[in-house]
Amino acid sequence: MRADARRNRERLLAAAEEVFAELGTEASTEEVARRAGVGIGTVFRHFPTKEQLLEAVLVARVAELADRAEQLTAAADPGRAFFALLDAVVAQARSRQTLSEALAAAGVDATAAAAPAKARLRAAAEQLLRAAQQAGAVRPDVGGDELMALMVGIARTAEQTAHDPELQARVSRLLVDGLRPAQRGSGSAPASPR
Amino acid sequence: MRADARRNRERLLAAAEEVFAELGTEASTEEVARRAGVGIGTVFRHFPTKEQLLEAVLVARVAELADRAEQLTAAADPGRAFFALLDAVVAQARSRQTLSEALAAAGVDATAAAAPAKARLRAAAEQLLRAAQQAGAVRPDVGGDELMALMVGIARTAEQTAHDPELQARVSRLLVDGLRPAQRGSGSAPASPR
Amino acid sequence: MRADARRNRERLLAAAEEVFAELGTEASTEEVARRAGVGIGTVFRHFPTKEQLLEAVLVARVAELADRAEQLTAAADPGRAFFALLDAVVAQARSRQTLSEALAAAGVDATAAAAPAKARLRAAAEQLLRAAQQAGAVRPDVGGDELMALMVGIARTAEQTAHDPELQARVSRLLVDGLRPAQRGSGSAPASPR
Amino acid sequence: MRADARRNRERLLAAAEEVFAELGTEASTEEVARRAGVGIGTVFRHFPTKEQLLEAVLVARVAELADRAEQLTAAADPGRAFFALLDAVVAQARSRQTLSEALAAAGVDATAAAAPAKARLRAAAEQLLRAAQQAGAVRPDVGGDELMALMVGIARTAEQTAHDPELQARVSRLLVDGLRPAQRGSGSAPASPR
DNA sequence: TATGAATGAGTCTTCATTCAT
DNA sequence: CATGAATGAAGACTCATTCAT
Repeated sequence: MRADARRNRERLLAAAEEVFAELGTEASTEEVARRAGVGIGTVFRHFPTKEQLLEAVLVARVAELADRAEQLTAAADPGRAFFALLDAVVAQARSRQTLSEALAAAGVDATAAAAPAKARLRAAAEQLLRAAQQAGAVRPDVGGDELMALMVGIARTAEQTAHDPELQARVSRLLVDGLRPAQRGSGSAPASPR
Repeated sequence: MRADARRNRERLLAAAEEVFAELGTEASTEEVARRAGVGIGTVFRHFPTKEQLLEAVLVARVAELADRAEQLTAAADPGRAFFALLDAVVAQARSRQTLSEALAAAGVDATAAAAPAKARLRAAAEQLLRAAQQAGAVRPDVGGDELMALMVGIARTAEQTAHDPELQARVSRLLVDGLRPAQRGSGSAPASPR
Repeated sequence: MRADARRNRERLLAAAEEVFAELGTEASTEEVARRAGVGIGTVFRHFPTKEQLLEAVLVARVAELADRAEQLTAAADPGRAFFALLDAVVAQARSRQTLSEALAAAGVDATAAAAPAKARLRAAAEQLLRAAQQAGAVRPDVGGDELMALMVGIARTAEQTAHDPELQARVSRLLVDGLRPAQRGSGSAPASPR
Repeated sequence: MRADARRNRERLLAAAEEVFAELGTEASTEEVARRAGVGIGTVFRHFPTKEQLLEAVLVARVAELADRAEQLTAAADPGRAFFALLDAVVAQARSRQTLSEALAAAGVDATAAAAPAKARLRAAAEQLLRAAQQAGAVRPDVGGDELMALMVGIARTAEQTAHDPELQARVSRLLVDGLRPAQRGSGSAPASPR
């Protein structure tokens, strides 16, 4: 029976993510139940409050990103690794509109539920940041707080431009370029060698 | 009585802005009425739909920014003028959380009502951008589309960090620095001389 | 100034009739004002209550019919005159959907305002009825009460079939035929020589 | 739980019929809920729209009449059977003021929901009509369209005179007498031997 | 444990009526 | 007298949450 329950939980989470991404946070709980193929009662058994359901979705988002960050921690090129994390942020935002809300929750809100995932993400991200800075790939005057806030900004902006991938890429590059050291050689060429 | 009506309209707009900033877009029309000190019927006389009320608020926001941009158009130093516009975006976002929604509406939505204000903002912003680029203060590979999207991103991020002005300033600088030309002399110093 | 006021009253009455016929009794007073080209306040100055406005419209309807009935009183052929009144009922119902409500009000309700018009209509109609009965054109076992109720029924039914004039004519004839004497000669032909 | 739901649906339908008959079609949904002893939400769960609730009531009315008509189809005396149907119309109208609106809906509107009941009523009524005509009890120059329209007229008129059963009976007889053949024997006696 | 019917507070919106100009 | 802005009660409808089955 536990297996059944767990499967329902997964289905609900997936459905909720889909629904909230599609219809926004104001979508009804009933719609989530329908999409998950369960009764309304089941939703409330698993997530006693709509808020808790939303929270669970957002936590899942952040956790994915934390996974990715921890994974990148083992990469060879620190600069590449760091910017790959930012790419992941953009990529997630592209597909799911709930990401920025998730990140916002992780960065600002002190929701108990989000805390662990947030902590993991922050730890790994800071590690990537420091390594990249030591390698000279990122400005030295950037700290963890800025990084977290920046990730939110990047995600929000990426969502905003989700309709035009070309534009999205250009804008994301601009935002990210602010992190690079002022000076990367010579020329007057723009600063995105990637 | 026209005077009375106009005053009420102003009051309503102000109250609506305040309420939506404070409680989000989902705040009730009744709350707006209460805050404005008028009956519910008065709100609907002036703005026949909640959507139209919201629209009016957002348009006002964008219009303010457009005013500022047009004003900056006459400034002496093109680089300074351009970045001053971005400062204005941050400043607005600091005080009112509805700005980014307003900008999003202006940049993406094709709301008829927002169109004129949006057009003004874009025209002035592009003029500032081009001048700044010619003066070598901004990367040449940035266009109007990116600029509009970026303004949304800056506003969103600024809102996110509204609780910590220090952090907000640092993050905003990072975002903005992505717009500067890669190269401004020598040193390895970070790129925000301001 | 009195002339002005009277003209406004006429315009309002005309507009109200039009509006109520078109949109039903639930149409808003504001719509009536708009159609009459006056302010809302003016409507309420002339008719302190929506109910009174409606009443006035209905009374006007009944009064017209009473006029017609009184006029027919002077006709040569009593049978013809009587059935001409019923024709007038159908004709009115054809053009204005408010008639049956008006007649209903006149027949059943004891609205003070409707009383005089109702009384006139009834007096004239009964006179026509008695004359027609004496001429052998109408069943003798029909009284004023039945006649008034029947007029309502005819009007209601006529409204119901307003979309199909052909059908309306046939049904009206059926209803009216019930009033003719059972037997007027021989044949098995139906009883509508008209 | 299905049992519970069904019982509530019945209660709602009954309450709605009562309420609409008493207070008219403009009665509030809330009143229906109160009368049925359920919460407002329950009304809207069963009938997602006020219109649908009304429709359901009207359909039920027409269906009852259709039942009666079909039942009469098996009667021995065709004339008696036919006029018994008209009696049923009057009887229903006596107790419930919503009947005529129901019949109107069935006769004129093309509401999808009412269609089946309407079709049944019309089929049975026409069968009764034809049989009565063949038996010489009803004028031959009457068709289904007139019959349906006439039923509406009868119902409307019956409602109008609901306050005075005596008068109602007399008026109904008049209306119905229009359907009898012109010639039913001899005398100058009025034509309602029943 | 899953289900979905029931609940009712809360939302937007309409409209008759009042009243300051 | 006319105007039309203001008012607020009332109505249809939604939705998170509870609970009987």
